[in-house]
Parts: sequence; structure tokens; C-alpha cells
Amino acid sequence: MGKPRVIYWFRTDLRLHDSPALKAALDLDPAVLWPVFTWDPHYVYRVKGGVNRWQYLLDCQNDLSESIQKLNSKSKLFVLREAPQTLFPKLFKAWNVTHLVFEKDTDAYAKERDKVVIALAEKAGVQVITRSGRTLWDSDELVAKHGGKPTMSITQLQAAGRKVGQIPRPIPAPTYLPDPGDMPVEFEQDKPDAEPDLNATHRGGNDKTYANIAGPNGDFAIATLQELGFSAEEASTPHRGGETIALKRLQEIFADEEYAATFQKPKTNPAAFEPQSTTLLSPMLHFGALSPRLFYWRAQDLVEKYGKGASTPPESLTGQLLFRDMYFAAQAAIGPPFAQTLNNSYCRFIPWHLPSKAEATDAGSTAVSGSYHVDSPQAERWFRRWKAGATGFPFVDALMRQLRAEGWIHHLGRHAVACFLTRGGCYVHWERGADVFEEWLLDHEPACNAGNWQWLSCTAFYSQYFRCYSPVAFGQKWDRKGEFVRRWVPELRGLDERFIYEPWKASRAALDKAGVRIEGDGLGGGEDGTYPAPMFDFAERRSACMAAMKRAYSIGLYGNDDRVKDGTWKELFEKAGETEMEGLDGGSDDDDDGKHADDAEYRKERGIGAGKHVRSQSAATKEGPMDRFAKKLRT
DNA sequence: TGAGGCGTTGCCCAC
DNA sequence: CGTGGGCAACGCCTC
Repeated sequence: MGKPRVIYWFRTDLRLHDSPALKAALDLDPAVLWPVFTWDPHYVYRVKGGVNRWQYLLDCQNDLSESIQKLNSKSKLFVLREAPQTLFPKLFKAWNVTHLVFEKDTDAYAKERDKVVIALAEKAGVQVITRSGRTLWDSDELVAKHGGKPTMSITQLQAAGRKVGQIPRPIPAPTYLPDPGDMPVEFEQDKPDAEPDLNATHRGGNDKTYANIAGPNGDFAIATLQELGFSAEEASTPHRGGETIALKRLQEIFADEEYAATFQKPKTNPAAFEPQSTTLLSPMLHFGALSPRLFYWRAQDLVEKYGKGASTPPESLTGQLLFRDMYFAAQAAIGPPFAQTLNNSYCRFIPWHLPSKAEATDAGSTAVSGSYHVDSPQAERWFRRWKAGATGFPFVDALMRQLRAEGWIHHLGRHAVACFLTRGGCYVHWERGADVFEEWLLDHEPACNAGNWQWLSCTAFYSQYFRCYSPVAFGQKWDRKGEFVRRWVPELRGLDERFIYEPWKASRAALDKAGVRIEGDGLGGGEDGTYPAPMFDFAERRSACMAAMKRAYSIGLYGNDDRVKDGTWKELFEKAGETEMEGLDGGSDDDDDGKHADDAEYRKERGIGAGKHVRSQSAATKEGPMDRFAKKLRT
């Protein structure tokens, strides 16, 4: 028996420091080691993500590859363009591989994929070694110590964590890497099915990802945005990825000992920009360019040194990392339904507008499909305006525009827009908002995204729905002068600070002076110099939503309830006098364009009469309530 | 056991 | 400018 010939498979651990899996690979004392990344078509085609996130991923890969080359000039990150499920059996044979080593992944798809790859490796006589490294503790161990149940609060997470044991200290980056072996790829390439391509709109149709298994030049190079079919010019974020930047940023954060030791998340400013008030390290954690345990111990050691006056979990820096582990462990226990309401026994059923369509899965259960019912044309329009940053509420619009442009907004900003879309304004399903965040956030982490949307919509983790973010007051609390709004909603730049959060209250003279007209719905590229009136009366929507939440809580259904699946939930809500619910929204201020062909079918399927409009607000005219409100205030 | 206190991050107004 | 109570009142944990 010769020395091991090892493939180290990089996935969501694009770093050299503190990698338990990489250490395990090197502990084998390999004769050869191939650092490999495979383009998995699931992420290329089936997970929606804008250009900014692809750029960030490539940043991380490029930086890692350079770091590998510094350790061994013969090596680098070798990128292969094929699905791992078909590629690895061929590589095992062609490269005469003895071991496959990788860091455990935690997401639903990745777990299934890895199960397949492990089975294929065993069949080929290749030994598989995996290590946990994505979280502070192994999520499966946390669940086991928590009685097999999801961790639904930070105290539960901490209790489970104490039972698992101390968070491991970070492992230093390796100081050497073995040479890679030969890399023949004279086998047939299995090309994936490129349809459906959820990123087609971002990609522009020039995708060449799978043209050549070893890349355009046959040298296993990191892909370019161009090769993946994206236009580099469309990348609009200033945030760039990579382990080198992550470690530098970590140094900077901890160089300011007072900032790091006394950090209290709820007291950081969501309207701060240049510089932002938090660490910007969440995307680095997502791509594995930064180890959460390195971050944790830097913070914890500092807090102990700092002594009195240091902040504590859950508000402190370490607290933020604990929340991340809480969501990962909740996801580990609940499984795929964690990302949805349906079949999720920990998620309340609320009859939000724009509910997901369900489809049967192989397992015979049902899962959400990504598309949704347009039960209310009005809610659909509110949702589109929310996504476009054209709600007419400047603070919400600024946040949504920053999110689209930069792929990052402050955590409290996420709270404000999430509350607004769901329980505190539009009464639109949290899964719609989660879809948008998935597409735009650089740090999109399925577990954290689903968990936070459930939190903010008061469907799980949190239940104080009467605490509602105001799109006006919340922004004002942090940024009285409206600098953040001016940065992202330039059409309002010249407006007096008395009106910057409520332009509908400005006089004609004040609007003229600022060079802005309150006009249109902000969709379809509106005219220059206009900004829309608010799309509804917030106070009215706030109380309608709160009353609806109260009824939904008293009815008390959860996502796994049979009545949720068979549609009989509707009777319960009608009996309770609910009007703010899917299928019962008149949406009468909207002349629907008939694009939503499923409407009629959906109403029929759920037994909802098309003419049964029982909205309390008087929206019988084309003029929305806010228009009247604005007029009243202007005169 | 039932009551009381607390929970990462609300708003508004009085003082 | 900071603080504290009311708002209307959830679920969970503790005593």
C-alpha cells in the first residue's frame, strides 16, 4: 500500500485557516493532494442569485487558489465543471484516488448530494472523511443533546451547546501542502440539464459553464463571470470576498477593542453607511472564507480581557454567532420544511397573501415549489413595489435599493423591510420575502434566512406581533436628517429633513424647491423627478395586520396541520370574521392584467368566491387611501 | 400549579 | 435628551 492519494473537496469552506476537514486530510500524510472545487449545477441553475453573489464566490475562490499556490507553487484550487455526483466516480478511477475529504454541509440539498457522493466513493473503494466546521458546534450534535428537537431560543441553544462541550479553538492554517497528482480528464463529461435556469434573467443567456470540464483553457482555472454567462459590468456591490480580506477585516474589528468588546447589535445603526455599523463578515461566514470559531474566540478572548463593561450574548459579537448556530441547529432538526410553512410543525400558519404553491415530492409529502398564488392583485402589486424599492415610504425604499445594489443591508434594516412586507403592512407571505433575500443577499444562508423571516413575521422564534416597526419612526430614530434616504433615494435628496421620511406631507412649495413631484407608482421606470405616494395608509394597514395576527394566533394552526393541507383552515378563519386573508382580498384599486391565470383556478380550488370581497377599507375608487391622506395633509 | 418575569433590537407620549 | 409607562398582551421558563 502506497501513501494516500487524496482529493480535498472545497465547497462552502473557502479558506485555509481553521479547517478541521483540511487538517484531517493532511493528517493522512498524503503522497498527493488535489484541492478541488466542482461546479454543482444545482447552485448554477436552481438557486437564484444575482451577479453580485457570483462575483463574491469567485473572489473567495481566487483568493483561496492564490493562498494554495503560495504554499505549493505546483498546486492551486482546481475547478472542474461537472456535477459531483457524476464526476467523482470518474475521477476516483482516472486519478487513482484513495481518500475523499470534505467539510460537512448542512443544507437540505447538499446533505442529499453528499449522501450520494459518499455511496459512490464506497463503491469505488475510496475512503471518505468528513468533519464539521461550518458552525461553532456540530449542528447534529446540538440537536442530539437537545432531545432531537430544534433549538428555538438562544437559551436553548446555549444549554445544548454546554452539553456538547466547549467550542473548539481555531486550527492554524497549514504551512505546507503536498503536490497534486496527475489530473487526466480523458473521460466523457456528463453535461447537466440547464433547464430551468433560475438565473437566466441575470445571465443573459451566454452561459458556457459546462463547455469544457477543465475550463476554457483546460487548466482547471477559476471561472470568470463571463464564462458563467454574467456581465461583470452588472456587478454593482462594493463588497468583495476572500479569506485574505476576511482576516484583514477581522484584525481591524478587533483593533478597536472598545467597539468589539462592547458591541451591542440592537444599538448599531441600520442607517449608517460609509462606514456601516456592523462587521460585514456575514458573507465571509457564508462562503467559509472566515471560520466562525476564529471569530468567536477572538471576541470571547477580548471580552475576558476587557472585563467590566463588555457586552454579553445575545447582543454581543459572540451572541450573533450563537444565533447563527441556533438557526443551523433548528434547520438540522426540522429538515427541509424549515424553509417553509408547509409541514413545519414549528411554524405558525398565517393566511398571508401570495402563498406558495405546493407540489408533491417523491417522498409523497408536499413541498413548496417556489411559485406562488396571486390571491390578491393588490398584495401582488404591493409586493412588486416593495421589491422594486418603490413603496412610497422612503426608508423602506432606501433599504430595498441598497439591498439590490450592494447585496447587504444592516440587520435592523432587514427587520424593518421584513416586518413591513409581512405582519406590519402588506400581509404578504414571509416566503415571498425570503425568496427576494435569497436572490440578492451576498450572505444568503438558507437556515438564517428562513429563521429570520419566521422571526420577523412572528410565525416562529418570536411572537410579539404588537411590536411593529414604523417605516417612518424607525428610520428617524437612527438618522434624523435622512442622510441614508438621500443616499439611496436620490430623487428626494433636496427635501427638507422634516419631510424626508414622509414626502407626502411636504407642501407643494417644498416639493418644488426639492425638484420632486409625488406621482405614479414608482414601477416601470417612472419619470425623472417623481417619487410615488405611499402605497397605503400605514396606520390603517398596521391595525388591520395586527388584528389579523391576533385572530390567527387565537386559531393557532401550525404548518403541519391537516387543515392547512386540505384547505379547511379557511372555514375557521371565516368563522372568526377574518377579512385579511388569502383569497378574500378585493384588491379593488388594481385593474388586473389577467397575467395571473391561476387566480380563478386557485379561488375555485380553495372554494373562494371571486366576488366575495370583504375588505374593510374603502378602496372602491382608483384613488388609494394614502392619496386622500396626502391631499388632506397638503391642504 | 398558576403567577410572574423575560425575551437580541417598537412606538408614543409624558415628565 | 433620557427614561418609564401604556399600548394590548405571545410563549416559555421559573419559582
